[in-house]
Amino acid sequence: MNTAVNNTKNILLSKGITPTFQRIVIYEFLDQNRIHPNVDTIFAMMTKQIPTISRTTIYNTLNLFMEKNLVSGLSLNGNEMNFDINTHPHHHFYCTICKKITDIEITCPIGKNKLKNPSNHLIQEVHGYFKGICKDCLSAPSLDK
Amino acid sequence: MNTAVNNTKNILLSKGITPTFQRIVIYEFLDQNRIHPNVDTIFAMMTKQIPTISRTTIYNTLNLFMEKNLVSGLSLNGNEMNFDINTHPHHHFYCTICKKITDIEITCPIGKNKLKNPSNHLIQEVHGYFKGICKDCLSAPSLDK
DNA sequence: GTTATTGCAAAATATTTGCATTATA
DNA sequence: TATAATGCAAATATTTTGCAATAAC
Repeated sequence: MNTAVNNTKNILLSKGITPTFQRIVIYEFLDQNRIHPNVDTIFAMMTKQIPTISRTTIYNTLNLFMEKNLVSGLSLNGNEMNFDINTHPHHHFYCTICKKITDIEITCPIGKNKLKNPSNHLIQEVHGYFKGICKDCLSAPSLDK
Repeated sequence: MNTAVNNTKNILLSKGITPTFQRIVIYEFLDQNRIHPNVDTIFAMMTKQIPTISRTTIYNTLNLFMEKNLVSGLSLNGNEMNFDINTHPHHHFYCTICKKITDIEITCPIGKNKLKNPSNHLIQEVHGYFKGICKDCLSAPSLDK
């Protein structure tokens, strides 16, 4: 008996999601690889484990996970969604050179304190992200900055 | 002599942009309508003034304006870019009901104070936005929330 | 008059939809 | 076995590209 899979099954069931094989594998990939992958990356990785999986199932699953607040969607570069398993509140950093998305821990969290909301809008989600050049790309000697 | 157009010409020239008729009209639309429009909205409005304008020119112009830091691109819903004339730093609110994007003035600006950057990344852009239901949609009596 | 810009058509990329097959409970 | 999920193919949406016609200086 696989404990990790059973744990995932319980998480999905607790959210009212039928724990199909595909959904379990996608969930575990997101949980164990915190790289904010896009659909293409998820599809490529899933194909290794489930050769017959389709992009439609990836999209179906991610949209379902978003509805059920299991994952959140990041829209950072205007042309694709990136996916993140919801845990504690944090922001993101997008490197314009290597395109990697990394987590930024929040010291002064947007929306968490001292943020006046003079607009009377109902705020349901708070998103903060930065763009720039990550430290790895900064230290790469061959790069023009 | 049109003073507003001459002013726009000077702004474009100061950024090293050849002030063509199309670019001037697009710039003035963005400047006078702070509604964070997408390409479709800009195209529809431009067509009224320049019936022969093409989507390609809209894209060319917006990409050029972004390169020259005249406008910034917002990626809020994962399926399109919205455009904003760069002025003072501010955040955005995206209403999931009416899809309007409004400005949020910054009290505790993300990236402006007390934000520790333990990552040593070079931060070039700071983006903060909220999602929820705007006050107009909240007060609309016929709506399920 | 030379170079840069525009605009059409086609391509590329990302996501959704219709529907028949298959899996789940 | 009834219902829900999967996966293929086609459709839709957004943005980019190649290139000939046109405009800017």
